[in-house]
Order: sequence, then C-alpha cells, then structure tokens
Amino acid sequence: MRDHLSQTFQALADPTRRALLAELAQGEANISDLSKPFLKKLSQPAITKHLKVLEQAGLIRKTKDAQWRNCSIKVEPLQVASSWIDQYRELWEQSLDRLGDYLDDMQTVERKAKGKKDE
Amino acid sequence: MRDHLSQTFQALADPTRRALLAELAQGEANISDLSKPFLKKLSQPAITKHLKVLEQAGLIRKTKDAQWRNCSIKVEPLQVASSWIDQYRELWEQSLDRLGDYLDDMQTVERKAKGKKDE
DNA sequence: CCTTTATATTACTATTTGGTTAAATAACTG
DNA sequence: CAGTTATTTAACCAAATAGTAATATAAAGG
Repeated sequence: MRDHLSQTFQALADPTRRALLAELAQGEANISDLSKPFLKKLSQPAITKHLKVLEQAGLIRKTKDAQWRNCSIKVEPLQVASSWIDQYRELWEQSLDRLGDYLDDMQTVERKAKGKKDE
Repeated sequence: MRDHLSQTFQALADPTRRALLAELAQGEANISDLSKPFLKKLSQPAITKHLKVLEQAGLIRKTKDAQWRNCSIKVEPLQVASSWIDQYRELWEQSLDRLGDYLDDMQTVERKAKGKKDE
C-alpha cells in the first residue's frame, strides 16, 4: 500500500488509532500517558505499534525528551484525506440527483420506445 | 473490524477501490463497464471482491438488471467519515496553536526554574 | 436447448495486520 | 554503578487481505 492517501485511510481504519488521535487532539502527550486508557485492553507494545503506524502514515510526529517520546498531530495528511472525500462527495451528491433524473427519463423513454406498461 | 467508521476508512484505503468510487462518481455503472479500466492489471474476480468490500462498507449499492449489476454510490457513510476527520481537524489545528504557545511557555519556564542556558 | 454474456463462488496462495510475551535499549536518579 | 522508568525490538501467532485460476450460476437470445 504504497501511496500516501491509502496509508492515511489505512491508519484511520482502526478504532484504537482513531482514539489515540482523539487523545492527541487534546494536545501533545507522551506515550505512557497516551497509553493509560488502553492498557486495560491492550499491551503497551501494541500501543507502540499503533503509534508507529500513525507515524509512518505521517499523522503524528514524535520528539524526544529524555526517556519520553512526546507525540503530536500533523494536520496536513488529514487535510488531504478530508479533501479527497469532500471532492467526491460533491460529485456523488450531484450524481444522486442525476440518478433521479435518469430514472425519470428512462421511465419516459422506455414507455415511448417499447410501449411498456407503466408499472 | 466491527465498527462502521473503521469499515469506511478500510474501504477507502485501497487505490483500486477509490478509483472505482471515482468512476461511480460519474454516475451509475454496471460491473463490466466499471471493470474495463482495471482489467489490464487485475482479474475480474478481483474487481468483484473490491466491489463487495465497498458494498459491505455501505459505500455502494447494487441493483439487478437482467444479468447486469448496476452499482451506485451511497453518500451517507462518506459524510460520516468526512465529518469525523473534520471534527478532529479543527481540534488539531487548535492544538498546533496550543503547541506553539506551550513551547514558548516552556522555554520561559524552564529558563526561570532551572536557570538553563538558552540554546 | 445451446450459447453467450455477466457476475459470483471456490479453493488456494502470499502478505499484512494486530496482537502477544519476553528481552533489549535508553536515559534519569540516588 | 545499580536500579527504575519509558519505550522499542524480537519472535511468534492467528486472522484478515488481496490476489489468482478455474468453475459455477443466472439470464438473454437465437
């Protein structure tokens, strides 16, 4: 899964990772603090792995502070992802309208062309 | 990957599936027509599978017309996904500002508290 | 009916993902 | 330096993903 957009969506396709991002939306945090809410369900290396996925997708950065790693959000790839969706959402909403028109047209056309019953 | 949002992002995390959605943004299409641009790279069952992923994620619907399956977009889950990103994007943009403030503060505080050199 | 066209299913791969436990590394602290 | 805290890496595993080729099913049309 080479391309950036796929990596971004892939990273967002996991509830733990989205929750980690939600935590980070509150502001920068180190890994222990970030992990606390999840350690009932997951081991700490699991969190490390999730954070690595987020980092490799470019969604967070880690900075060193003694033995702590402080994580923070990188906004740009999310803007790209959101734009991708929105761009098509516009088209799709249009296409829904067109579909409606199309179906209306077809009913008319088919009745004209083949003398089909109006069911 | 039980939850809807994860399924949506997972479905979007593949360039072939995004391309299929882009095709469908032009309007409804049957599977053969949809598949044509991809058959140089992928087999037909591969497309069938991708379409099934999109369908199970609720991103498209299929309707029967004789031996053809007409696919079309369902907008709602995309709105949900886009909203999720946008909601946090706002927070994140704030958090970037806060990070800037925080770093400025810390420089001051640390210099005050520990008499560290200004490097 | 037989053939063709459109799509789906099966059976089988290789790779990736998401998790584990245990051990390793890194940096502060007394 | 020894111990403690924070984080990563290693080695492993089960399940999911993304693909294949071959076969099956469905419907239309001569």
